[in-house]
Amino acid sequence: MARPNDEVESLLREYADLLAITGGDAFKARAYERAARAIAGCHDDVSTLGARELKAIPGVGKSIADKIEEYFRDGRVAAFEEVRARIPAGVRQLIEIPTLGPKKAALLHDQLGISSVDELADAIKAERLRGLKGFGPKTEENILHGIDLMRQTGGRVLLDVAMNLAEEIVATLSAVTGCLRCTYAGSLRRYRETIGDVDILAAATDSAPIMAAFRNLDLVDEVIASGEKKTSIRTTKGLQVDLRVVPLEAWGAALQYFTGSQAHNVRTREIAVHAKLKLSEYGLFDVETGKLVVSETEEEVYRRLGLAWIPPTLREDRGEIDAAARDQLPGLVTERDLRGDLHTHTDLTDGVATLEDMLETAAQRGYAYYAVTDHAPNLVMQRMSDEKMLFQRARLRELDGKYGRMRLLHGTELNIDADGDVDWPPDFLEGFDVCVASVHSSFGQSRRDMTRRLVRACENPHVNIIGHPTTRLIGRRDPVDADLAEVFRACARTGTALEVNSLPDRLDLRDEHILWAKEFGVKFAINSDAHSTQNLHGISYGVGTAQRGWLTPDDVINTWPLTRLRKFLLKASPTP
DNA sequence: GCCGTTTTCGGCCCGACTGTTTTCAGTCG
Repeated sequence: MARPNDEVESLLREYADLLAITGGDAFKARAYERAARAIAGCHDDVSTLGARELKAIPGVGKSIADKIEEYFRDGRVAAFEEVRARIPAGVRQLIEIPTLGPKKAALLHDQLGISSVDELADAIKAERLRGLKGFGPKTEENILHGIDLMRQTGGRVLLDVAMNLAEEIVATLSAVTGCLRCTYAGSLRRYRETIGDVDILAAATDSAPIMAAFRNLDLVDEVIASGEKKTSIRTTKGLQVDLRVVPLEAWGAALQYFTGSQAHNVRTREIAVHAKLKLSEYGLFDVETGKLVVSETEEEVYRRLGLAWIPPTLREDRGEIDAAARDQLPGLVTERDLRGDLHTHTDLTDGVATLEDMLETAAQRGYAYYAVTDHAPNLVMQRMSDEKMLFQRARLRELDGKYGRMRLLHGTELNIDADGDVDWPPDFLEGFDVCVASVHSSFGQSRRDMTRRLVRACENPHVNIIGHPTTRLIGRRDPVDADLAEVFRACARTGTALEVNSLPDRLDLRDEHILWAKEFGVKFAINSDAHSTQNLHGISYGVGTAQRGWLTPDDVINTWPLTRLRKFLLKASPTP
């Protein structure tokens, strides 16, 4: 919904990248990045702000405020256009490749005229990089691996990008006269971690006005196909969106059909066939008579197939159909079940919002408790100190009780070092209500070392939650190599929870690993890892991921009442 | 380009890691 802010954010980021590539003042590039982050995390719509309000945003001064105003006035910023004209867009894409930064990208462009990822891949294969200063065989290998990682996600986008787009489209189409219902379906409704294209479903007697509104959306770059029942467009950012309009009577069947997954649909249609029925997007039909049996709601469709209604996040053919047939589907954890958030940051470290702003937003979410867990000193760039941490704790204790019923917990996000040790000695750790511990360095350790490292962290009596356990970044960094079964066993044994991190580029643990860990009796914490107030709402992505891992409220420690949670945090005895 | 309980100038997140180098540049968190 904060689209103008997102536009400005991406514009400022682009300019920062281009400055870095042109090799100008590194601090200037960093200033633009900082401003971009602050604007993304700003809750006001920047397109409505005047110069004075813009400059009140930390990191935004006169120059950037002017450029933002210029952008909303003219639709462009002259200074940005000038740099864009010099650096092809493809060169900027090069720095998206992990291990390839602005300096190397500039060199590749200047020396070899390379201006796209494809050209770079070709150049490496043609051995054109040989002899280029600073490029050896290992660098070539790293770049190729990086390109490979990028291509694995292909044209897919992260969950939040697709969700924001879909919600905007659904809101617009829902307002069209004659639109009886509208929602998103497909992999987005299933909360898959990346989305290839967005599926929107609407119900109406006359589809024409909805189709027209869809084709005329500002974000449409190209109409790929347009008919009475279906229209496909490509957005200006290259994402394909399909809209299907169905009669209201077919809503349930269509929603079931377009939510998928393919494997799930194949199974459900097989069940239909065995019952002499036919399931399509228009309904469930009797094969012999051709008559419609049911179609109005998903519940009816599933029921008629002898199945309980299956939550979309389970529809991956991972046993949900058998469970539904036996009426043994898990009571999945929902966002409403969450009583608190146990991993959040403030501007004391790398968050962009103040402690008070974060608490205010958290309280509005109706939480019963909330932990502030800023970074610990070993992540040197965060410049944490004992004094700062203790000062924050004192402030937090002061504020406790001032946000309705929400109780405040003081925590930290520790760094698990290469040996499995963490930042502070036991007597200092003792003072925290909750400690998250995460890997932030030495990602490339051997399987044996990494396993030992994580297990040692679990064995630390003060470590309550392993943060983003595999440390992957979707499309950017592989998960660490560890014997996860060994880690899960250690978690269960020591009463250490595994995090389901909700940041859309992490979603870590991921669905399959959650399912697996659950078998060991591990408990989980669904956390936002929020660095801004908006991020706090992004916990929905973690909930979706947890659902895909079949988690129930009992599996998730931050659905528990505070007294039960506190007992768990003491690590006095193994998992209750 | 931003910012100021030392400041309107001179700092700015700083250290580890990697690969390419024989002393360092680039990238990352």
